[in-house]
Amino acid sequence: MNPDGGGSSSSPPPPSASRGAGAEAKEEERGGKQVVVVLVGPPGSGKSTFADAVVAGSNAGRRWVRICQDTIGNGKAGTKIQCLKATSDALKEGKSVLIDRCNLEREQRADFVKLGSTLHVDVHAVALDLPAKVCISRAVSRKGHEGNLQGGKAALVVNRMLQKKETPLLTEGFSRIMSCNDDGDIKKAVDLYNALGPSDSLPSGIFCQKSKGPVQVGIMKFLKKGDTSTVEKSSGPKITLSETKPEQQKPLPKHEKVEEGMSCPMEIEKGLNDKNENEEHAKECDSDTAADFLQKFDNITYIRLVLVDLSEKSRILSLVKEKASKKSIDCSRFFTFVGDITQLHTKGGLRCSVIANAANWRLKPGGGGVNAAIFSAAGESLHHATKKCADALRPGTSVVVPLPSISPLHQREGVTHVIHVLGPNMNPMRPDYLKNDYIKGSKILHEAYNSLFENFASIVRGHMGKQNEKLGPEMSASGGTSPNDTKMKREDSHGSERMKKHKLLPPIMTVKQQHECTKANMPNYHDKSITSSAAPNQAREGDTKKSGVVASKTWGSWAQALYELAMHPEKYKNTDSIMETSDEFIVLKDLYPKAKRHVLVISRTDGLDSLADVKKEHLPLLRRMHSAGVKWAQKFLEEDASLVFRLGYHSVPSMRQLHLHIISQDFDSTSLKNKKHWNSFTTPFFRDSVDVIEEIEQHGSATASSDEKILAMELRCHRCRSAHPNIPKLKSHIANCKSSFPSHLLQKNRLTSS
DNA sequence: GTTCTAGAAC
DNA sequence: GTTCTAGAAC
Repeated sequence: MNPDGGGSSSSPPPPSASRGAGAEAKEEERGGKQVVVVLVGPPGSGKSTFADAVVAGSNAGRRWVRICQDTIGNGKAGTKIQCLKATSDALKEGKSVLIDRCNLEREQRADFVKLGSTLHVDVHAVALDLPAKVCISRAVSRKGHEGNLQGGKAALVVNRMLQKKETPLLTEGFSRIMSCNDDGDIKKAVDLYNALGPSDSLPSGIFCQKSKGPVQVGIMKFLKKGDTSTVEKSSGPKITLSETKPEQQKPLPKHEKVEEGMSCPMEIEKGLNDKNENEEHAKECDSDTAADFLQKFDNITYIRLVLVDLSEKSRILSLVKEKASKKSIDCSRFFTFVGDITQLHTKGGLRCSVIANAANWRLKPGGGGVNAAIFSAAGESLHHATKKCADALRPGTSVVVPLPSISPLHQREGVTHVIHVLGPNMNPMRPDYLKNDYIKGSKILHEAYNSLFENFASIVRGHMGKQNEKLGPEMSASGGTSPNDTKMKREDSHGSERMKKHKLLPPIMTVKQQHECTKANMPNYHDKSITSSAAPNQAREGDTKKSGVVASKTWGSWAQALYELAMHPEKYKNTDSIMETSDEFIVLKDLYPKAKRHVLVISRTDGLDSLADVKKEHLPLLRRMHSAGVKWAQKFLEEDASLVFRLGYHSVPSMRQLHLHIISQDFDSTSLKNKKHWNSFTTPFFRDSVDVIEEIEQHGSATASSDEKILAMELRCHRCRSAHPNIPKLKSHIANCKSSFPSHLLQKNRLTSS
């Protein structure tokens, strides 16, 4: 029978090379290959159900026993020692064991791993990674729980536990790790173990179940699409770096969200990989540099690295994968992907905004492999854009090329930047030929990856070259980034109409409508009287001049209110909503404040609707808007010193006309009603003004904007990051949460307080 | 039965 | 952006 039970992985079981002859003999004595399955999951994740289902449903002759700490002491709560003893006894009787305890921390499961290894038995981890809110709500509402953990107490416990969760790693000693993200995954995993006969073994390695889940599937969802079932023809391995936008986020307890990712083709190390013994060097370079890189971005930005290869059989891919797991790199932040790097979105379901190209030294489109494929997929515009940035590359260096929005690769796959990178050159026909100096080759390879990651970092965080801590003068240009080129495709709020190809025409008000607005004294956010009768979303012909095609958003009729105010503040001077007016901006009390204090600094520049429109020329304006915001925050602090303010923009605003939010972090407001409200101020969807300014200084555009998918993320406290099942519960939590703010908010004056 | 969310309409 | 409401979740 197939021990993989028709599951999602097609990898054949590896030879049990790690086991000595003695172990095999012991197995024979016991009459099979036993296994210890360590379940990993918080209360409410369904560990007991899982274990019971495996025990009850075993249909292949394997004997299973569930060991549950809650019941081990004659039905009463027991100790870990008792569990270990029971495990040992069961194994000696020839049974396989399911450890039914939370085991969320490495230390908690270490003894079981050790026991397995002492007895020469494989130890698997099955992580039940359901969304926190699912676990919480199940744990809270269950009745008659064996450990009596239910009701309100359960929510607290689950939250506390999830903060400490450590993802199981192969380095801990597990031979196989499987993670399940929804009930479907769990069912599959149960089936897999049920079908496991006494002599069968499951393939070792990490198996992320990536099925489509209901809501918070996040990265796992699109990883699923990387399943080896859609493998294409191989032309050699490649690593690709790309900025990855997952379809949806699954917040992880510690380093929360992953948002920006980069994929790179393995061809960077082409020369080195010609010889098998040098694969070691290559994988070291990949995973070491990746690990360092990810560590730098831990907790700061949602970064992901994706290693791409056309072939599932790639030896490099599996070596890197293995190495990465040993390096304790979070498998959701650095993972391998089988597929075509030029079709990551359309074929692979990955949203990679940045891809790395294993270029040639002349940065020519030709050649073969991934370079030719990327140039061909990206069209002429990549060639032109590349020429603008650099003429040639030295081995070990890389260059960022913003991909013009007319490029098919930009339009179809959402790629905004290509980073050309040149690895070591082992080809005697080329300059800088290294002969057979593989040590030097590895060094250059390392440099190449460093350069690549640095450049990727600069795209994500706007850190080109040296970090500039203050809002000082402009930094030097970043390789000719044109803001228009970096605009992302977006859909309108109904998701029905693709974005227009041209810049939009601001609506023209009819005389009658102007009259109505004046009469009302304030533009009504949802009153269609403000809407132009002249089709507000029509394209303006003359605006296509320079870069031609510009992705832009269509604005609904209700989205015009701020524009109207900014253009004609004098009409609304009688209201007390406008707090300040200047030539450049107005300051307005938000009509539906989401906190005790919530004001908007609205730019008065016509045509500047959102961050996507902001270019270097707007920097002085942005700095002055920021200063005005700080000034108002300070004014509010004089009235209430307990407030804390954050200044920032929405990545994708709902209302047109660029506006900066100044919002107190109490979020104490009846107008804060839903998940979108909450997440728009407490996830990376909210772009701190200081970061936006820095990005534009260094990049010429706001590059790290997050997309609207993030607004559907689960609800987490903005201070302690605990998860909550719904808005009312979240609000009652934040009313009392006294935790300090996450560390990244405490830096760079992202928070303003007294 | 009540609470809460999410999608449509504006 | 908000409001409204069907229907899911409790």
